[in-house]
Amino acid sequence: MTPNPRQLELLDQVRARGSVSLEVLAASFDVTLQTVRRDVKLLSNAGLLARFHGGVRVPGSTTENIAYRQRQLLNEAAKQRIARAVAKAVPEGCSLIINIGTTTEAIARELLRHKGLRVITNNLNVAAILSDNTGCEVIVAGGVVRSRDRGIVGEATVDFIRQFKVDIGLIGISGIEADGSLRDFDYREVKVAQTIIERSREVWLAADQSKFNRPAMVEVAHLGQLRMLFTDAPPPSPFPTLLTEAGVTCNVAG
Amino acid sequence: MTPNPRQLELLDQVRARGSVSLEVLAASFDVTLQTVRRDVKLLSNAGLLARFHGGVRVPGSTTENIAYRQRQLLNEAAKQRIARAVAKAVPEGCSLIINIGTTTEAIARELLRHKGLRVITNNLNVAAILSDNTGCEVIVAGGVVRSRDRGIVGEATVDFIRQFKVDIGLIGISGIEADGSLRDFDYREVKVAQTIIERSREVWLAADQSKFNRPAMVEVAHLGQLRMLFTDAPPPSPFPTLLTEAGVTCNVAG
DNA sequence: CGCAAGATGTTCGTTTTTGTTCCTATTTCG
DNA sequence: CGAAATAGGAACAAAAACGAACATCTTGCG
Repeated sequence: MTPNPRQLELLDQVRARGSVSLEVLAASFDVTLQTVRRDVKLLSNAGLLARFHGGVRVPGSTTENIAYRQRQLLNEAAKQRIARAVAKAVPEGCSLIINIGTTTEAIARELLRHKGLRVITNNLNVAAILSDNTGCEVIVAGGVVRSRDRGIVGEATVDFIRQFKVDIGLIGISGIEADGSLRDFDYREVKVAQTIIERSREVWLAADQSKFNRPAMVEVAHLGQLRMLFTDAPPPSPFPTLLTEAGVTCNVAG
Repeated sequence: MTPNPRQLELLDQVRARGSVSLEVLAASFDVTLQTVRRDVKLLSNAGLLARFHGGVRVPGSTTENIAYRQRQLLNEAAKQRIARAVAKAVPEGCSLIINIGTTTEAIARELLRHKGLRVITNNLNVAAILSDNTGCEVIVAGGVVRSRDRGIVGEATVDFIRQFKVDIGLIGISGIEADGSLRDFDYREVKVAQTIIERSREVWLAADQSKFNRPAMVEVAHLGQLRMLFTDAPPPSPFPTLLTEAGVTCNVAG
């Protein structure tokens, strides 16, 4: 099929808005509904759009989203094993800073039974999860909420965290490179992570195996600044050597 | 099955809140209960939702929170009506402070389609809800999280909010007494509410009818400090007179 | 110019969705 | 347990959307 310019524009509009009614499309191109129907029929037959009564939307959305959620769940098994190991190592009654990341959220869930914790976090999800633990004082850092993952970032967040000094800093990370550098994507998040490291008496990193050798833009810290590393499979070379040299205890959950 | 956008949105709402009453869903889409029932039947047959008498919830996860959530559902229809009226009155692109309360959470949900808002809040739930609106900058106040309702309170919170000055302060309240005083239970929350009022060019109160003549310990403010009052039924005597004297516009949603 | 092909507009009967009404089922209290 | 209140569902009517058939317009070409 060879779509005409109007049909291409139609595709754009649908993709931009997720879903559009035929009426709106007809008005927007100043053609009749029947014409839009014909376009839409072509495009949906070609699998480029999905129809519903009254309009069209981008194809897939229902079943795909579910698949995505389930895929997320699959990987969660490893995260949960790591989280369990971390939670087991966290003593009752200590103070923590927990930063952004799905692994740290899993850790929060595992900490629900701990008593007497004081937790500072820049992760809205972690705060929400741990607020259900009445034996736990949760302090959320102020700042701008990032919609992607409900992390709180920015200058105000850094300032807020600087007020504290805690026993353990629990951080997640986007990638660990072979030179031992810990890296992340978002500059503002990195600033926060560095502040957390600075304000923690010891730093623990939670990272599943996919993080090793995964490149990321901004350097957060170096393996040497860690006290412990929690992961779900033995790290590939050259990490075992690096970890030993840096004096990092590696805890493989499995 | 080919779900239409309303059904997809319905799924989102249920997933966002865990469970929702059919009444609320009907109001939120402005369709009849029968239509919602038909949608819900489809979605639950497809295994995407689970039904219970009066509403729906996400499939799978059982027990626990349900009792609590269902209790929350009771008054929710009125709250949603109020929330809609408030959202309608909030212009796009303005700045807001939103404080603690289930009514303010309902308002946040109704603001999901607004564009260009800047919202500061000391309510973790409001922050989480509005963080889904990519056209909205959400700033969460730092401080101690209260487990009861995920509100953020305390001295740090007050200091944080004091940095800002916004167009509209949206507050909820525990009780309005016959002398025109707005009252609440938690002293620390009152401090925050007062700061919000102080840092807002105008203050709107959202309060369902049960709040009139309901006593509460700590005085937050006085009717005279309000610009608008949103409620779900005409206030009982002597409030109409008080409101007129104070120059407060009363918006009865229904 | 005349004509054919393709695209678009019009009309109208059919299908789908939604609202309404009324009755049945479930829950809640006394 | 039984009655009142609330929720659910079937049946029908109204409204909205669909698509086929045909009319009209545009465009390209001999």
